[in-house]
Amino acid sequence: MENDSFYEKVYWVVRQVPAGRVTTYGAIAAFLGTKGSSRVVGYAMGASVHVLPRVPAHRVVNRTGLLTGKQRFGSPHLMQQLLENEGIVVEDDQIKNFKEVFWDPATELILP
DNA sequence: AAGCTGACAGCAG
DNA sequence: CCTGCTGCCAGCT
Repeated sequence: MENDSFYEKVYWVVRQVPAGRVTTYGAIAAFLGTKGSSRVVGYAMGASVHVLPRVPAHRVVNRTGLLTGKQRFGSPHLMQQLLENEGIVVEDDQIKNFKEVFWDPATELILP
């Protein structure tokens, strides 16, 4: 993974997020060792639309469980639709049972 | 080569 | 309790 950029690392982690679960920018940043780069994680997600295979960016939200990047999905409600389609309860761009569906890579991710 | 930008997070007022 | 300001790191112009 050393030939991959920081973005690629972020994309890899996001792809490991199972359906019906979500994670946060800070959790990914901390997992990669750079806790302060949570903003970079967000920026990486913004660029994820240009990346193949497609990254399930809708499973990444901020620490409050708010769908901050929904605007980047083309339709303002597409991100919410995708999450609800996976069984996640979303109300007014806010994940309700956020604590239950939260998926922490540092504790639940199993490295190959 | 230098500065600006950004789907955040945390602490202070 | 809610609103605002600062710190942070990698990419891009």
